[in-house]
Amino acid sequence: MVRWKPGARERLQAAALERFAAQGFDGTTVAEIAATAGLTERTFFRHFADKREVLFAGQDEFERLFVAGIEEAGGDDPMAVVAAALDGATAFFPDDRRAWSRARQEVIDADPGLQERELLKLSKLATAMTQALAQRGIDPTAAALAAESGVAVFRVGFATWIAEGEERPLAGILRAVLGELRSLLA
Amino acid sequence: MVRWKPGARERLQAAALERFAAQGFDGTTVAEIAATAGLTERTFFRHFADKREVLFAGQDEFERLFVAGIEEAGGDDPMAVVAAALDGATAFFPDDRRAWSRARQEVIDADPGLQERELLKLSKLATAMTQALAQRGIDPTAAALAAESGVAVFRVGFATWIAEGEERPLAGILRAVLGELRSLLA
DNA sequence: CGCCTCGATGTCAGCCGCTGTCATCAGTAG
DNA sequence: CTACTGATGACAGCGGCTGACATCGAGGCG
Repeated sequence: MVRWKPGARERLQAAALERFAAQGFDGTTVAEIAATAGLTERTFFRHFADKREVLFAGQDEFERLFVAGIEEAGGDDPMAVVAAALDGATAFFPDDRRAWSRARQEVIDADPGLQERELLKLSKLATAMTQALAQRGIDPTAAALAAESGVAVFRVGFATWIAEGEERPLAGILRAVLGELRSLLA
Repeated sequence: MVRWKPGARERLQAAALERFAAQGFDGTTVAEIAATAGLTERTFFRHFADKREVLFAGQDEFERLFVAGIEEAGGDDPMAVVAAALDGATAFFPDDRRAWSRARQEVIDADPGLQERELLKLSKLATAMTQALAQRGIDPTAAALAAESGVAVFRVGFATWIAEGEERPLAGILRAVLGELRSLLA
């Protein structure tokens, strides 16, 4: 006989997304999420640093994917390296996660607090990419600009990917957006 | 005889920055800020939506300056319009505000919550710029990319402006950074 | 002058996010 | 059998934030 059902963390995440979608982020208390998952509020905070974080766990792995993409890419041109990293990171978003991503994004778009957290995560991503680029001997300012541009491309492309009616895979969209950015500044 | 001393809002802002610098953001309670300003906690929340916002009041005016710059600029090239807006917005940061900006930024850089708020403000700025560009008939995606790029240039340039030892005015720095971005993607 | 409305502030009660601390108890190692 | 581990529960408490109502100087108006 096990004392606790396994997968507490995953149950909390699922319960949270379901409640947020149904009642909104503000309209949901942590105690409620925990109860839905069969746990207590205190346990929620042992798994997630704060109420928002329950929607952002896993982002670290996504960041590592990006950095790995930069480290493995060849060549010296900053934007070419970033393009390769963008391409590699799309593995994190296969087409069958599109619906889930869309639902999650709807919750985030409905709450400024969640938007703040998302922006912080993207900012950290840009910082990590900047560092990875600098590690390759790229000039710091160029590295920062390339990283920020890469994140901007990802944001615009990701928004397109989860837009209603869109069916192209993320990788193709990102390549197209990057092309647009290039021609814009040519 | 006046019932209350005028300038409650400004007193709260000054008290907050001073306390944050001295004891950190987390180590300062709202009641403490209010008491320092000779007011009560409840009054603080009548002037600022939340504890963080006390450091970001005035950003709306900054945003209006940017949008006005876009509306007044001539020409059709998105990045040229953005460049003009960047130039106009530097009026918000004359050289004699550099020390104050530096102090404020130090407080922000020391607290993730404040960084989130700053990112949200910059994101709103990008959205406003995108709209203003679209209003001029610029393609939506191009407008979004130009706006995001403009904000990225501002961030990098602003960080340079308040860096120790830096003495060039913001306008010149921004022009240089924009030039770097252009050559990066050429 | 007296009255009245207005608006900034004070007071108080209360919810909720979040944390520290200690207890509980199945599983595991020895 | 015993000791230890580690996830969870229980509880108290602080601080951010809000709603509701009271207070009272300032300024308008008769």
